Amino acid sequence: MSSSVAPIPDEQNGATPAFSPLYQQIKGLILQSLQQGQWKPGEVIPSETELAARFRVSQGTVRKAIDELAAENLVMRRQGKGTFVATHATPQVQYRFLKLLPDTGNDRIAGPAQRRVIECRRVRASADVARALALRSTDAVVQARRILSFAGVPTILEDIWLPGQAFKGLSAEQLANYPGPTYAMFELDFGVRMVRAEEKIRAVLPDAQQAQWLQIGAGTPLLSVERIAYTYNDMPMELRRGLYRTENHHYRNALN
Amino acid sequence: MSSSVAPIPDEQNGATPAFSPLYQQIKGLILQSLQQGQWKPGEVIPSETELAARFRVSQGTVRKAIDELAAENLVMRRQGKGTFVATHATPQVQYRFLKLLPDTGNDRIAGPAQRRVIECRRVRASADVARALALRSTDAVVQARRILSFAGVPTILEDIWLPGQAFKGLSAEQLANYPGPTYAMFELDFGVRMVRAEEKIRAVLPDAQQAQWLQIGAGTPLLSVERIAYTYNDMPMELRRGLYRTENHHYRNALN
DNA sequence: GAGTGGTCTAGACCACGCG
DNA sequence: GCGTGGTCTAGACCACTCA
Repeated sequence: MSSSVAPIPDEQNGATPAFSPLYQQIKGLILQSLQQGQWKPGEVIPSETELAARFRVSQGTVRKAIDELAAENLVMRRQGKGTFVATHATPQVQYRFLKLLPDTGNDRIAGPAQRRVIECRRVRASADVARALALRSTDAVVQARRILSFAGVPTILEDIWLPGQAFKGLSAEQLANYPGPTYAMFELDFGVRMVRAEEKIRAVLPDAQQAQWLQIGAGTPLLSVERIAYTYNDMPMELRRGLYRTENHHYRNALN
Repeated sequence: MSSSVAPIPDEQNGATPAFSPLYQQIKGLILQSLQQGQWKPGEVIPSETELAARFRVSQGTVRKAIDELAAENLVMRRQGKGTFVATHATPQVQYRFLKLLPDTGNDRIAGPAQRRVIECRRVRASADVARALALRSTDAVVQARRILSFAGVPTILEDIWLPGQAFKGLSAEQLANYPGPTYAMFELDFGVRMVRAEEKIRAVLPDAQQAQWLQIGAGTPLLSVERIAYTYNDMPMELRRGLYRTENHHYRNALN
């Protein structure tokens, strides 16, 4: 079928313009719908046959597009039911960005912790925060600081910066008491879905205040984890600086 | 086609035995050939059509099998040339298990470091080493310790344990002077290909000796990185304990 | 131009979930 | 029993590599 999916002519192009396979174009279109919130996190997207008809391509082509989206965790397939927009609320992938695990315990997550929010306010972005979030230095950001405790032991101290624009009205209450992953709360209350993240990890010593918050000695080494989380389109939407106690936990990473 | 790929009957099975799709079986067969070293790292494997004929399935089915192997980095496809057994010697994926990067510098690797081997000898496996490598406590292991320096600065101190059986004759000289990734040397000289790895990361303080080797003060926090590397079949083949200086480097991790 | 992987199609049938 | 994703096939054509 010589189809015609809007943007790229795809055939008879004078200048060999990089050549984008059909399924990539379809993927782009689906991605667009996801970005625009046409289908919300947790909802089904149209079936493969439906999409194939809509885009006037074969089901196999749509399939390959969705395969890639699934591989990137943007979408989840469930046989017999349909394909769903991925969400951090899904039990199986809750806290998938949290790599800190207890040393003991077969596996599975440090999970829902006790959260104590120390502060949460609107401020102007400092230079480095602005750079990380691709904002101007004068833009407003929400800055929060909280402590996560596991089994009563304060284990993570983290500072969070979010673009003020998208997170108007975020409260300490939400950060502390939302039942479930914070990223799920972001999806539900602000329509912001974190899609991937990058972390830079270092070993550091706490300053006096940090040591107090984490109830440790000044000489206790900590993991410093700086995370930038991205929404669709590689847009940075969160900067997070965490200090992790690792006497009884470790950061687990799988290399493939 | 009602094909017959050796092991699983695949059809008319009385007891609904988990059901393994054809392409998974094909994948298993290819995997077996890889394990047995029928095709060596860096070599081409037979073409898709050739494999399809050999296994009496369609090319699409072979394709899907190889797709998965490629996704797991066991194999590398190159259009127009063929499909190649992955190797740590490939420039683009060299040092892909080394996640420590310099803070400055656009990206790219800490790369080929200066390596100084402090020791390399055969010993009996201690209890924890034996457990990590799935050996008996009495089995021989090769134990090595070395320092990696970047731009003259000693940055990584690492202890390595390898099953004595598979690594008979490994010398300090090889560990120090092999031009290229150590894992490439393992492939070439011992026929052992590391396929994936898991790391547990903590923040620690060095003891006196470690501080001396890394030329740092006793209070300098370090990243402790414990890695278990696996060959085919999830067989653990290396235990590595690294201490990373992170004043000017960081451990980078991508979360998807 | 021959050979390899990459894309695309159309159609058949299977496994799963649910009413 | 129907609709969904999952598997499998066969065949056509495209893009890349190399002799």
